Amino acid sequence: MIVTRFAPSPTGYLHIGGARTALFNWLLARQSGGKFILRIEDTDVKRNTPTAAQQVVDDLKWLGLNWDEGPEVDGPNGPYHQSERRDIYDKYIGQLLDEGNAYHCFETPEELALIREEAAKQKKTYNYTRPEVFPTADDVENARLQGRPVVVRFAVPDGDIVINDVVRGEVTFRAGEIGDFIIQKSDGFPTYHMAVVIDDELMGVTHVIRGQEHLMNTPGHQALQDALGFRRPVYAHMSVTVSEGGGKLSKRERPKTLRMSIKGRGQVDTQKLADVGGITVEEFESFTKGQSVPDMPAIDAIAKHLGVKLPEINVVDFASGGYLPETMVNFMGLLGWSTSDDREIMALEEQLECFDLTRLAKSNSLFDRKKLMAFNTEHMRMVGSEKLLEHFKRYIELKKSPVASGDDEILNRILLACAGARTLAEIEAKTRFLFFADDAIEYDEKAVNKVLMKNDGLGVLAEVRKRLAALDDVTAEAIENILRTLAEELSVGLGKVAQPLRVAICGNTISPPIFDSVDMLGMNNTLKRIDITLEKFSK
RNA sequence: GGUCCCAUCGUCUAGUUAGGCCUAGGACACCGGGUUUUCAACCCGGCAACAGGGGUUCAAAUCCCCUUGGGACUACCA
Repeated sequence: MIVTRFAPSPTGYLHIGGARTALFNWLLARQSGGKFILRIEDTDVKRNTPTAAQQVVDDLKWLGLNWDEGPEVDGPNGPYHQSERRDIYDKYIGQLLDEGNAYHCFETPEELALIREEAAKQKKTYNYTRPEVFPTADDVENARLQGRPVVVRFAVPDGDIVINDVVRGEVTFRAGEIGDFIIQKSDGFPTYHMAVVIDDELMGVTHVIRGQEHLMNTPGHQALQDALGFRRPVYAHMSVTVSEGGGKLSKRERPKTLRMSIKGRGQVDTQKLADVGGITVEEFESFTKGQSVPDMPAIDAIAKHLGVKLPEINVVDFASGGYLPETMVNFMGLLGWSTSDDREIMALEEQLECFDLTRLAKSNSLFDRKKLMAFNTEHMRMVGSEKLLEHFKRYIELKKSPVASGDDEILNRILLACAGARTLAEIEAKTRFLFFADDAIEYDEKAVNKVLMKNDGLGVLAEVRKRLAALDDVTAEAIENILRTLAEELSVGLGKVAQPLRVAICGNTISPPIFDSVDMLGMNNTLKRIDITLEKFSK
């Protein structure tokens, strides 16, 4: 049976790169009736935030990637948080130590940095120099008493290491290229390398699909597996997703974008911006100098205040941008992977059918947001009215939109009237006027000038009002009839009568088809808004 | 700097493992036109690539080498 896993470190929201890794592992397990495990790699006490694991869980759920074992599910191989598996790691580290395959070291980070610098100067690969004789238990005790850090290193065996990768084929690492790496930190926690090898073995993981950034770690992992007598899972190192600016698509891009934007402005009100972000002025200044990065909510708040559009990187960014999970899963699945028959727009079931591990691409790919938009347009059409309503409700809830006060009936009418929209955000933006008070409409200056103040827009609007008021059977058809007739009588295009009306009811020139808009708003509110508009601009 | 990986339209990619079926296919973007009550959507048409240089071969996008370019890693992060 195929067993795969997704093993994020809970340092924040799930980002696109991680989500893609999760997707491929999920796909491989699901298509063969195998098992998909979610494991939280929280061995770095400093970096983990308490809420991050929950965010990752929520994001995976939103994408529809469910797991058979892991948080909230449980199973025979738990616990699924590495921080709760300390005794397991200790046992294996002890074993390596006993067998002479690992040894203690006491250098401080500063001393290590010095050695590293020296190696760089000599243009050589930096490796920790293994001592002739490993420290004894007494040495360890002494070091502790002196207050020196105590870590454990794995004694990497001599000789070339050849790894076999599904994507890259055979990759050879020359003897001596892999140095003795740390497997237990001075705080007693295992490093990633140790924990991942042990857990993959214990949880019966058969296939590991991960990012190319792990390729260089693999020989070390393999040596560890050999020393421990573990099985070797099948490895597939996927190409990296890069962003427009070049380099790996990273969550650091959001703070970076904001920082550049602030710098580009010259003078800014630091006090005000710090307040907006809920951080201190010192923290804010440290951020703009590039010395530190505040929490994500602070970044988001400041960006929103300044009107800076941050690049979408995290799964939640896309949810918040009005993209469908179906789109994300489809699109991410096509980053570094393709079908043999040019199929692109696919439902998840279809992806499941044709997924083939051997078709993973070797070269990096760029995340193209324009293409994502096109995919979303297609999926909005494809998902069906029931699913779309569900997604839309979740979206307006998430955005705390006034549209959220609408009931299913009106929401369904909205969705129908907005057929062809590219994102849920577009639908929300052009229907929120339906939920404003009649006198709370904000008029877009450009729209007013263009359609109301020119070509007797107000006069036409007054005439429209008269005719609408006389209507007793209010339907979209009847409204259409009136407007078309009027346009004909005036020998102008429909736009000349529709646009003033549109601006009157929603304040700008963007809305669902005008007949539907009036119908959904209701005749009373429509007439009221026309009156308010006429009053406001007829001077 | 060191180690490793990669290289087809602007972008995602098919074709490379088994060289001829490739005057290189699809999708997005872009450009032109159509439809139209706004924004979208939709329809039709068009532009556009084998990074460069050497080999091997009757034949190379496909195999080999070099150059160039891009990327990953280089932590007591994962």
